[in-house]
This record gives sequence, C-alpha cells and structure tokens, in this order.
Amino acid sequence: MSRTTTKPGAATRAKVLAAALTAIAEVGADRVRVQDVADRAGISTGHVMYYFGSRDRILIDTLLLSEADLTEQLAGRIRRASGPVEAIERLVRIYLPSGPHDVRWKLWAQLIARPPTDTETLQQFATVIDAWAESLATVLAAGAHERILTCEDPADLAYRTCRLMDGYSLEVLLGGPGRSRAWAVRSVLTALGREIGVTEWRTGR
Amino acid sequence: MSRTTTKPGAATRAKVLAAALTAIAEVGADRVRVQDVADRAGISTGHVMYYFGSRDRILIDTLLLSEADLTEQLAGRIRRASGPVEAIERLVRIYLPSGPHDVRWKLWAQLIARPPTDTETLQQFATVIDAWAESLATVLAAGAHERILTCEDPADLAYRTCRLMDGYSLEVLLGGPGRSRAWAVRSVLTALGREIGVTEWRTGR
Amino acid sequence: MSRTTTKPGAATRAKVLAAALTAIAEVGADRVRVQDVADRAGISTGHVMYYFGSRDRILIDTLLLSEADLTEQLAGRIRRASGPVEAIERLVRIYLPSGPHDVRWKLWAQLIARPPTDTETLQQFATVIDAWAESLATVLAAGAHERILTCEDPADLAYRTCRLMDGYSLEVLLGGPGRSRAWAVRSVLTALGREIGVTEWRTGR
Amino acid sequence: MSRTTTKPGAATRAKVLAAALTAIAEVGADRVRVQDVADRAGISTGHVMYYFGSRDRILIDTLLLSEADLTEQLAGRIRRASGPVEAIERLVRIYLPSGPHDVRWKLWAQLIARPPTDTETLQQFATVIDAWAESLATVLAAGAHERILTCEDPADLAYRTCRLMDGYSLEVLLGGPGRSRAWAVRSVLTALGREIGVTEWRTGR
DNA sequence: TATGAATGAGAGTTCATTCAT
DNA sequence: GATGAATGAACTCTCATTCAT
Repeated sequence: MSRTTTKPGAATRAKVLAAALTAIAEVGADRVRVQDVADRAGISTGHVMYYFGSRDRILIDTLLLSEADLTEQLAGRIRRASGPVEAIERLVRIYLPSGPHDVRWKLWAQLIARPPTDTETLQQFATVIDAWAESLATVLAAGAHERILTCEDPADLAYRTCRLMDGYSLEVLLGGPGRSRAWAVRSVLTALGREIGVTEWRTGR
Repeated sequence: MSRTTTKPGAATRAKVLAAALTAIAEVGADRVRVQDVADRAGISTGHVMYYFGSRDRILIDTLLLSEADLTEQLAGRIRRASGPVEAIERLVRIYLPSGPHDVRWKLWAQLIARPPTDTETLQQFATVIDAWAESLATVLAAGAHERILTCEDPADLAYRTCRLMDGYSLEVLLGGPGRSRAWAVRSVLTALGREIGVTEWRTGR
Repeated sequence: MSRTTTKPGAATRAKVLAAALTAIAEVGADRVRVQDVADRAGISTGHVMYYFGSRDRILIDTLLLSEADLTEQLAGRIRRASGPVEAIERLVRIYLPSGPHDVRWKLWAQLIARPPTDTETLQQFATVIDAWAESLATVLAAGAHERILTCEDPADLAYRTCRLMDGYSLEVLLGGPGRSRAWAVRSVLTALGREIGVTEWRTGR
Repeated sequence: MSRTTTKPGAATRAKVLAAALTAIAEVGADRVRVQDVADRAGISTGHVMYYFGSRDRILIDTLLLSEADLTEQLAGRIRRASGPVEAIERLVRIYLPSGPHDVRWKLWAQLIARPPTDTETLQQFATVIDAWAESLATVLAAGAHERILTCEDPADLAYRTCRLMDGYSLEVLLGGPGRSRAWAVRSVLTALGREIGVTEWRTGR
C-alpha cells in the first residue's frame, strides 16, 4: 500500500538504460555509440548525455542495472528450485556467460579493460561482486545444514567459486576452441561438486 | 654450424615490440596509439603499420611476446627453486598481475574486451593459456611424485587453478577496495594449498 | 515620498547581472556559459533565458551595467579629486583595464569580436563611448578655464584620448611582453600631458 | 642566384592559409569552421589539423600571413609614394580596416577576445605590432629630415599613432552610427597632421 | 514567474590506415 | 624498407535555446 514516488525523469532514465542494453546486445559493448543508445531510446544524444554525463557512465549504469535484474531473477529461480543442489546449479548457470557475446559479461570486460577511477563506482562494483558470493554462500550453507552437501566454510567456498567462474567466463568470452558455455558450466559444476560431494547435477540448459 | 639467419626486419620487429611494451606501460593498453609506439621505436607510424598491419596486431603480438618472455623467466625460476612447493609459489606469483596496471594483464583485458576473430590468433591464445596450466601441472606432478604434496589429477588441478588465478586477477585489475596483489597471492596460495596439503609457503615478494 | 516602484522582476534581473559579472570574472567572458550565470544567481538557465532572451544579451547588458557602475564611480572620484589634473588622471586610471583579465574590457573584446547587429544596441554602445569622452572633455574644459592646462578643443582632445586609451587597452588585453597596465597608464598620461602642458601626475595605483 | 629550397608541405600549408583567408572573409573569423577552410583548400579537415594542430593556430597563422602580406604591400606602396606625406597617408589607409568586416581586423578582434597564452605567439604579435610603428617612424623621420614635416621623436609619435589607429579601428569594427572607415581615416590624418604640421592630405580611397 | 527536461546542431579533434614516392 | 602526407570516418561532449507544465 505504499506510495512509490519516483523522481521525474526516472522513467526516461530507465528507458535509456533499457535502450542501452539493447544497443549493446546489437552493436557490442566496445562498439556502441551514444547515438546507438539515443536512437533506440527515441531521444537525442544530447538528452542521453543530459542524463548520464558520459558514455562510460552509461556503460556502468547499464551493467549495474543488468546485475540488479539478474539478482532479482536469481532470487526467484533459487526460490523455485527443488532444493539447494538445484539452486546452486541455477546460480552457476545464471552467473556464467550465455556465450561469447553475453551482454553483461561484455560490459564487465569493457570495464575491466578501462576501469573507472572513482572510488564510489569501484565500491558499487565490489558490492555487486560480493552479492553473488553471498547468494551462493547462502545456498551452500542451506545445503550443508540439510546434510545434502558438505561445506565447512560456505563464504570462502562461495567466493572462490565465483572467482573460478570468472576465470572460466573469460575463456568463454575470448572464444577459444572448445571454450563453450556448456564446457564452462560443466567444468565449474564438476569442480564445485567435488568439493561439496555432489556429483549429480540436474541437466538444464 | 652457422648461426640461424633471421629474416631481415626481425630486428626492427623486435624493436617495435619492445617499444610497444614500454609505450603500453607508460600510456596504458587502452590508450596507446600507434604513434606512441612509433615514437619510442624511433620510426614512423607508417613503418609500424608496414610491419604489423593493424594496431590490434601490435597489441596481440606484444602480448604474445610478453607471455613468451614470462615463460622463459618462469622456466628459469622454477629450475632455481628449492623444490616443487617453492616452484608452485613462484609460478603463482609470476602469473598474477603485479598490480592494477600490470602490462600483460592489461593487454589480456584489452583483448578479452575486443577479442580477435581469426581462429589462428585464438589458437595462439589457447596455446599460451594451456602452457601455463601445463607448467603448473608439471610441478604439481613432481611434488606428488616426491610425496611432498597430494594431487590426484595434476592437469585438472592445474587448469582449475589457472582459472582461479584469472578470476582473482580480474579483481586486482579492477582495483576494488582491498583487492591488492598481495591479497590475490595469499588467496590463491591458501586455496591451492588446501587442495594439495601444503600450508607453509615461502614468503617472497 | 514613496519609493520608485520598480518593475517586478527588476530585482531578479539585477541579481542575474551581478551573477554574470561574477561568473565572467571567474570563468572569462569568452568561456562563460548561461549555466555559470544561472548557478551563481541561484536560478535555472531557463529562467535566465526568460529574462535575457539570449546569451549575447546577457553579455551586452552586463557590459552596460558595468559601464553604468563605472560612470557612477567616476563621477564620485572626479568630484573628490583635488583639481582637474587629478580628475583627469583618475579618469584615465579608471578607463584603462586593470590587467589582461579586466572584466569590462573582456566584455568589450567579446562584443567587438562578434558585434551585435541591431541598431539600438549599437546606439547604446555609442552613447557609452561618447559619455567617457564627454566626461573627459568636461574636466579638460574646467582645467583650461582655470588656466591649469591648455586645451583649445576639449571635445576633440577628449575623444582622441579615449581612442588612444582604447589602443593601449588592446595591448594590455593581449598581454604582450611589457604591455602592463602601469605601462599603459604611464604612456597615456605622458602623451596627454604633453598636449595640455601637464607633466606632473599624481602617482596613484 | 640562390636556390630556394622550400620544405615539402609548404605548398599545402600556403594553400590552406590562402583558403583560410577566403573562408574567414566569407564566413567571418568568429564563425569559420575548420571544415570551411578544408573545403576551400580542397583537402580534408583531418589534413588541415595535421598541419595546424588546432583551429586557433589556423587563425593565428592566417593573421600573421595577412600581416606579412600587408607589410610587403606597404613597402611597395611607400616606395611608390611621391614623398613622405603621401607615404604616411598610404600607411594610415592600409592600417585602418576597410570596413566593419575587414578580415585582418576581424582576426585581431578574435585573438584579442581569446588571446593565446604561449609566450612565443605573443612575442610574434608584439613584433608585428612594433613593425608597423617602425615603418611609420621611418617615413616620419624621412619627412622631418626633408623639412616637409616637424617631428621631434618619430618613434614615439609613430607608436602613439598606431595606438590611436587601433582605437579608431575598434569603432569601425563595432559598426556604430557614423563610425565609417572614411571617418576613421579622416580623424587619424587630421590628428596626426596637426602634430606634424601637415594639413593637406591627398585624398585617395 | 520558474523550472528543467529536451533538443539538435555543431564542431573540434583524434587516429588508424593507406599509399605514392 | 621507410617515410609522412593525406584521408575520412568516427564520436563524444557542449550548450544555447525552447517549451510544456
């Protein structure tokens, strides 16, 4: 029953971010021009700049939006999972890039190649990164508590697993021979499974 | 027994690559212009292009050179290590970025952000990536053989460890709060140590 | 005895002009943006435009204000001068730019570089320009009348002297080597002094 | 018999400067775009920038060229003058703007509105400015020597006269009512004539 | 009056790349 | 091999100005 008072302009902002997401998917995070975003948002580049101040800021905010969306998705999918094991698998599948052109990962690649320098943004990134580990830690802990899996230090394992997924993600992004998403998913699940004593993973997409 | 006759121009090529390395260190892999490289090599941009064909190719070849140099260094350092454990640690320390501005890693970041599309280059990358894993696998196997450490599948562990290091490297590159090289080194060694039953690492730089 | 009822909005107009003066002093007449003025006036750019219609008009009106202020100052200073000679010197000192960044002169430079086309504004400028000559003519005439100086045609000499000061002012604005305000003051006073038979000028700032 | 070896590219440079002169005449010094210059030179804007580095530099170099051209013209015209008095008049006529849109003066106005900051350029400007005074001083001295006119300190009078002409030029540029070129010429010649005892000036254009 | 969202044209500058010499 | 003139496309960012509210 709460009244959500959104700032005026928030709608336009959201529209621009959505447009950015589309534009990046179509043009590529490295290639995308402010014009591409403006075109898709149906406004002028000047107006886009009015809202975001710089092209880089568009990329950053788009990534943060993308992450926020995924976090929400993640919550839902974990909730609907039949149990911790499936939840873990789902998280892994959501985390890893859908392929060499995964938008979210392309954005990460872009921002790692030219990282922002302001502490605030870096802090936001750190929060996002840590959030994934915490989500994973939570399901690991749940699984351990239910005796479905073994895990002494969920937080530690979760963090390491995220870093491992990062490493595999790079390979997928780079697009080397044999480095498919399926390979990455399989590799990560196998490695993680060994640590927590789970060998049977539901095969999803 | 005559010395290998290197192609004419190989000297210039080498000079340019060395110049590129310097230029990237000074200007940054994302910012570096062909001009920057040409200046430092003491030749014209036209001539640089004559040798490399494209700016991207300069970055790629510089990375490959950088990797080759490191491989050589690595071999020496492993040879001079007191044993497998020290060898492993040395490899980890060499692999991880020296900091947020590590040239080799900046190049990787650049190339992951805009990956080459030609199979040949991707194959070269894969070879480089695999070489690290193989080096690590070798010392792991040696350690296992000497009963200094436990490791059932050196190749698998080595590969996974490289991916883990990649993940930690991204964090260092991104420069988030607390994500220092030292933190990465410590994290990786701890994780690896737990798997192979090694807790004592020589503290080097 | 009621105070003159000024138009509503006159207060805001005055506030904006004062803000413009500050903004130009800080940012420079060539660089100043409408936003700079709006910020300092504490209102929106839209509102500034509502009052002035165009950026150029802000500059013009600011110049006119600046001139009006100076005219007022001038009157006071001349009145408080010990005599015509001191009065003349004071006028010269007020007229010449305080340095290469003198706001009033920077505005003149700006408007000469891109002169308005409407006759009305040009007429206003002419009035301002003539007013200086008239002020100078008045004190010259007074001095001649008191036999303190010689001047056959005060109006003519005054006008020429103003043009001479303009010429020296340009040099000061341009900031060439040795073209300081002090040099300009000295040069003008010497030249004028020779014509009216005055060699001793009070040394002020 | 000397061999004039012009640098390669000097031809293009000259072509661009000539184009700039035309462009400024047509578009105005304040309005002229790099594109305008490039179009008229028949080359790309990139190439224009390759030669001049910045739009401002184009304006500066065009002014310097314009001044050099005028200096050359001046020399010829003075030489062909029937005597010092005509020479002086010719100089004055050349110096003063041809009207409110005189290219050379528009350039000066532009550069005074946003003066360069590098000492070298300012020094060049000072040299140009002084050269005019010196030319005038020379003819004044010649006239004095021939007893055609009276002038105790030619250098001083020449410099002051140049500043006076600057002042009148501003008025012409500004385009106020009655401030025509003819008025300026007349005013300056009258004032100068009074000082040197010359009342009869040849009436040219 | 007052706002601030929205515009849209502009414009300088950069730079990889090409190519005649 | 080597140069450097020449290209030309790209692209961000700026900013005065407008206008609905």
